[in-house]
Amino acid sequence: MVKSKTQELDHIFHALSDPTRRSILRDLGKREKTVGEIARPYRMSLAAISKHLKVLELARLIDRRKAGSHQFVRLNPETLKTAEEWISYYEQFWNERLEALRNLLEIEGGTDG
Amino acid sequence: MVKSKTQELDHIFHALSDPTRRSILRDLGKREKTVGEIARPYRMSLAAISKHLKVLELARLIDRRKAGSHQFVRLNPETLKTAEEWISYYEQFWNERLEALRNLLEIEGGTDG
DNA sequence: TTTAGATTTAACCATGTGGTTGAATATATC
DNA sequence: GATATATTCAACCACATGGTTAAATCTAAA
Repeated sequence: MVKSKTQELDHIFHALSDPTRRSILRDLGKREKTVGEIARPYRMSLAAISKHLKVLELARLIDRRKAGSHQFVRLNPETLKTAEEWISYYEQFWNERLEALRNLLEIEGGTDG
Repeated sequence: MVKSKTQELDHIFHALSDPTRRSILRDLGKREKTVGEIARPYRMSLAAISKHLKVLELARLIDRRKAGSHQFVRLNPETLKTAEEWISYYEQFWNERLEALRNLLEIEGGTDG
């Protein structure tokens, strides 16, 4: 079953709302890593990291590649584009409005010392 | 107490992870609105909307302006910049790596039919 | 085929989330 | 002051989240 755009955004933003998960994404920037490697720097259990990876995977922020007994986890930067697009679209939209508002306030408030 | 950058991102992304809250942000793009106005199109209670607004406020995605018995809620687009900056920073970083990876794969896989 | 290593699953726990309803708290108006 | 309107707060509920430990699964290697 294909996720709706809405669900997709739900999952992406939810995945990004946890500092451990953002940290994992940062760690994966350098290169792909195994689950064990990813977990090492953190003080929580491997099972906890495994859960975090599942959340990141549901959001499609990461991909996995099985390699024998272990597996490599790597980023899927395409997905971040989805979030960024949402944000920048609305930001632009809002900034236009905001600018109109600022102009209004300038007229009302004046710049007279 | 001032929020850390990390907590700030936690709150912003968490706020954005709910479809009702994203919808509210969209609605506020047109103009500032009262709580009642915001709530009207939704089928949930006013109290539920009030809670959502609190989440958006904690993330500083909205501001409030008291005006007698009611109050006006408006966007704070500056905050979205924080999220966008995080995303675009890492996206750019990752895309560089990804491009390097793609080049590698091309070399390995070749383009020979 | 046992054994060791890598990872996930299951069961559990405390706390958070998103909703409800009903009472409480302003504030404007009569 | 009494009353209607706008909004929040409190208590509650079902379910999700983020963590734990222990058992299960899969693979590699002895």
